[in-house]
Amino acid sequence: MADIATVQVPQIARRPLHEEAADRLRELIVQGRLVPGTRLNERLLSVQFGVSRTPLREAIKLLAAEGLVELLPNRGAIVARIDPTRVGEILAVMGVLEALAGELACRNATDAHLREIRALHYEMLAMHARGDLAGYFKFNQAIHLKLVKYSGNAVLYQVYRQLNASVRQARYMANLTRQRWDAAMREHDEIIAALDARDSARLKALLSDHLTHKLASVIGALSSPAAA
Amino acid sequence: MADIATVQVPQIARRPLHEEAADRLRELIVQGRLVPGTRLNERLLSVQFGVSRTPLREAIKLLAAEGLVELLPNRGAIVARIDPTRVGEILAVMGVLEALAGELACRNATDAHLREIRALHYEMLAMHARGDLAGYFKFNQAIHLKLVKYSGNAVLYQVYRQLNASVRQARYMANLTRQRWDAAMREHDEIIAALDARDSARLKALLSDHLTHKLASVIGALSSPAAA
DNA sequence: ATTTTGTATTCTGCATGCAAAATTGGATGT
DNA sequence: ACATCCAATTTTGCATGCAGAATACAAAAT
Repeated sequence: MADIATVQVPQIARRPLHEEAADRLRELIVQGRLVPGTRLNERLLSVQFGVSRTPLREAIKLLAAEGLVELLPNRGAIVARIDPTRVGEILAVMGVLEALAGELACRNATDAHLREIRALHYEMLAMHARGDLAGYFKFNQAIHLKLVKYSGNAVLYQVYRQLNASVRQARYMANLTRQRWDAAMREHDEIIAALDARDSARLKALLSDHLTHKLASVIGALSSPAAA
Repeated sequence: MADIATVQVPQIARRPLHEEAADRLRELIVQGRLVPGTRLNERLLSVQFGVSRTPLREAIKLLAAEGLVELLPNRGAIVARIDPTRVGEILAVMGVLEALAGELACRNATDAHLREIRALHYEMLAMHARGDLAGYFKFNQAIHLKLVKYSGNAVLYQVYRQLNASVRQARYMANLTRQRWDAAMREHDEIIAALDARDSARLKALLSDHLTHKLASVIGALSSPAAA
């Protein structure tokens, strides 16, 4: 008979309610189901989530620290409004983070990781060919996130994800023109090539440019009021 | 008589308790008065701060999001322990953030801002001449923070400050040798010169190197057990 | 002597209650 | 018609209460 200490059993999951609430609320915001500016009514949300106000309030404070909601003293919280200036600032920061990620990924990512990214790349190209914008965004996001993840720097990944969440809705407004979309695809081709070659200097430059272009595209979309 | 609407008066401070508590607790941690690993007893802290447990708990959740404390399910929170690997990751990220900050500061900082940084630089040199390590750290921190602030990118500043807080205790262990200290001063001279010349490419490179050296120094201090 | 088991105590996590601030809706006055 | 004011209602912010989990500690067993 096996010693009890050597038997491998999965831990019993015990998630705090405030964590669960934070995740649910974050999803609602990031997915855009809660429009920026919306007041977060504590009582309403607490009954919808089936928890009391206390853990919900803790979750709101957490999302405030992440920048997804804005706290108004004595007036609760609202879903953070996307300020074009701020979006630009975030993308600028994400740009250098991705450049660093690319550099590190060239050094640290395994061949399996690179294959996975390449697979996602082809999936994305398929979406582009079909003109499936939603599908394209999904794989595009996945590629960038995986790249940062495979940099091997956990802090980098965490900061990047957080910033990304803050601008995710705004990103959907970018790449509006077919022209820009096609150009982005060509950029991605080059990015994948540099990554496969583990050419960190080139990858770094490409990622910087890629984000700069995206920034310009998003800013353009946000400043023009035709973003409906 | 002036119109009441045009009279500028300072707002009566009405800060939420959870915010005040978070700031106080953050200070205690960043200043190192709460040693990493210390359990944060809710009842104890709440009576010390003179608030109830509710706002205190909210503050703890906030600091957890910032990475200053670690949440242990059903066992409360402890002051985050400094993991050398993590410190290295944070410094790597701070490196590219500072490089970006330098680039932006060359473009966006006013002459007054540059003069202020130069003044701090000389204050720091004075501390170095006196061998006043604590004073040196203070001004060194101030210089780097101001540089990032004057980049004009608020997001960059916020992220940088947060990361900086997480490693502030660890930083005190760096620059241990006189040799490294002297070298850092020479690097700072060059940084100031590049900034005054608004030579963004050069500043970017200098800041990158500076942080890389600091990283090596901190890692060395942390990995050797003589860090007492 | 060391490990195990049972029990008392402490502490966290969450729900709820209450006072103060903010919002709402309508009445009043211009 | 529009703005202003005021009471009624809602909502937030905070304190407190309570159940259950974790910890500490002592007694029992190996």
